[in-house]
Amino acid sequence: MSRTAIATKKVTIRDVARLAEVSYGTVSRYLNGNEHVSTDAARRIAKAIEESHYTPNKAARSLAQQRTSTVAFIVQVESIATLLQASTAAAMAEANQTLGDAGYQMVTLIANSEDSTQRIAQLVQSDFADGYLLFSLSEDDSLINIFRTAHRPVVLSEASDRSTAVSYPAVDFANADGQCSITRYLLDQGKIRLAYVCGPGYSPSSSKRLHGFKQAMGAYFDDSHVYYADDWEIASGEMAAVEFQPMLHDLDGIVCANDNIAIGVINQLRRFGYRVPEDIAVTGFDDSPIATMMDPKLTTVRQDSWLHGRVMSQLLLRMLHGEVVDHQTVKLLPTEIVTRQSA
Amino acid sequence: MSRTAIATKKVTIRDVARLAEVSYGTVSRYLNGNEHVSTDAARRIAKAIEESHYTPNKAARSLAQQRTSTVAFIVQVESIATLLQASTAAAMAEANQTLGDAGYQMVTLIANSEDSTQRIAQLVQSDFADGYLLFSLSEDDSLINIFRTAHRPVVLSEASDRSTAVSYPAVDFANADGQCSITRYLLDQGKIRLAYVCGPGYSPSSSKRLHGFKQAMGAYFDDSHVYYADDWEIASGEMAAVEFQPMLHDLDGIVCANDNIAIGVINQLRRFGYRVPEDIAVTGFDDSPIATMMDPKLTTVRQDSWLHGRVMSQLLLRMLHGEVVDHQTVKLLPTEIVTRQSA
DNA sequence: CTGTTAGCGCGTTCAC
DNA sequence: GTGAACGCGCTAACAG
Repeated sequence: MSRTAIATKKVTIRDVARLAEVSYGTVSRYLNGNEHVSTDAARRIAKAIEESHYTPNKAARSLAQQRTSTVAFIVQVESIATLLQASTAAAMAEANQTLGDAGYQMVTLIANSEDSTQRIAQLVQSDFADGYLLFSLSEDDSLINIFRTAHRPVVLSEASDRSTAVSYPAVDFANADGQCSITRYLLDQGKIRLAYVCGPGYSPSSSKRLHGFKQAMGAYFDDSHVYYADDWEIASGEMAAVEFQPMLHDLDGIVCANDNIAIGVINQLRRFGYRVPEDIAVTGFDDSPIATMMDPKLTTVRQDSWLHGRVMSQLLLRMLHGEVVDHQTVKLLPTEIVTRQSA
Repeated sequence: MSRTAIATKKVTIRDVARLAEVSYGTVSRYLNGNEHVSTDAARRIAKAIEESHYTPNKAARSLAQQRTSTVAFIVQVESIATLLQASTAAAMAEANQTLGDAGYQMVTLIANSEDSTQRIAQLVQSDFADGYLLFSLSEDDSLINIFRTAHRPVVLSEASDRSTAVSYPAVDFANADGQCSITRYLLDQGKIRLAYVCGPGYSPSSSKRLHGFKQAMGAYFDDSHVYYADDWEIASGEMAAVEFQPMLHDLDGIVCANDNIAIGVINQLRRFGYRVPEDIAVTGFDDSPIATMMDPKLTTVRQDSWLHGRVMSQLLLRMLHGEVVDHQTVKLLPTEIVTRQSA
């Protein structure tokens, strides 16, 4: 009972004022770094805060200054399992970190159903966050429109190719460049008879990567050598290899839209009796953790997902600080080819 | 300009009241499901809300009713990379989902430094969330104490072995049971000369798993056959195998504290020329995604991380609904041994 | 059943 | 430099 007054009730700004013998208006000024506070008062207030263990109430502060110090990270995925992918998790973690260091809390919202999308739209309308990070793996427009009425900054995780009514600044990887580079890497080795396994059609990244491949192939490009997968998973890679079977003996390599697909392709190729990379070279995209766990280790295009999350939030932070950023702004993050064993 | 009144200014509850021709107190009652609203008024209010696109302001509501409809998921990790682990990511995703369905937003807080821990403590004091999920992979007490003054429900992700001053309900896996079972599985095959690779000492799960191993081994347990790793990573498994090298030819199997370590052990064993499982059987723990990607596929103890996140949040939700839960409550989630190729 | 009113805790003019 | 008062948008308790 001799402990420092077991504060059973909430201590408010008034309590602090009383303790410091000033009006609570002064305390408020002190808290918000206003110039007009005598050093003497400041000292007393600091002491009072210390003693009373005062912490400003977040809701009240939000209400008064119309800011929440919260940023929403909205992930749009078909399956919630996507959140386990290293690229998503890394971007989320780093965004969280960056925003946290800047004094913002990050709330993660998952849009994977009608219901959840509806809930999120409601939330956005209720002004519960100061800004939004839209991490979308599909190009579904339903979500992008909920920000129209909330006049708050938004940053997208992918550059949209088609021009929608509304647009926001985006941070994306140089997908085309990456795929182009790794294709050239194969070509330079004389492996010119190449096939391509494309990612799902709904994904912008998917088409950009295909575009990079086309670019590198130039006149050699042959659409009959492209398999269009329905998703980014291993199984799709296996199906692709099956599809390619008739022409396999005429192929020098297979360029894949991502690592998972590449793994599937390699697995199936092996079952068909082909050696990788001796008979057929295979490349991936992402440089996900499994790329180095495979045998052979994957030659792939590396993209830094941590960087993705960081740059997205840095851009958002600048907007939150009042900087005006053109809606059309697109920051392209570099990719890098990592040569290992599979090609 | 003929559009439905381009609402440039925030529409408040008063606007709705005016439109519906009732006092805003009535609108508030309507919004909060209060009985005492005539069906006629209700209809008019509903219409007004519809037309005005009204959405209650979250901060104001939080301030008035002293609830935020927010839950904080606090992850305590040494390295932020831990967030990439499937078990962590899955628990987070499922908790998010479960809480979201119940109308709560989940904000993720990462405690990985002095600074961040300090920030989080501040936040908790500022009453910014209604409840807390503490997902801790270490048994650092610094965080557990920040909830003392915030009189809000807390659920832990691990049962603490040592009795701390404060304690909260916890949801954990039957770690000991799992490791005990899989060890018995080996013993039953006549593989009785077993070594153990233990996880890092700071982790309760780590010691619980070791305990399960001891339990199964009974009198056969020999501490010189235990390697104590510093972390949960692949490299530690490799080091363990190196350490065990002199006794390898006398071993039937190696039980590992988790999948990563098991993979490291297998890799190193191969380099030494041992076949798995023919010469030496190896088991993991977690059943992480890589367990099936390895060759040989890992025989391991499966734990459902999604379930972990779900049960934790369900428990928290019940507490948020007013149910009183004993601080000492520990819900143990079942584990299951999955036999594949490595043992 | 409904209108009125007093807070919730804090920011922000204003005079002084 | 400082205090008083009002407002943020909404809830809840109280009359009526």
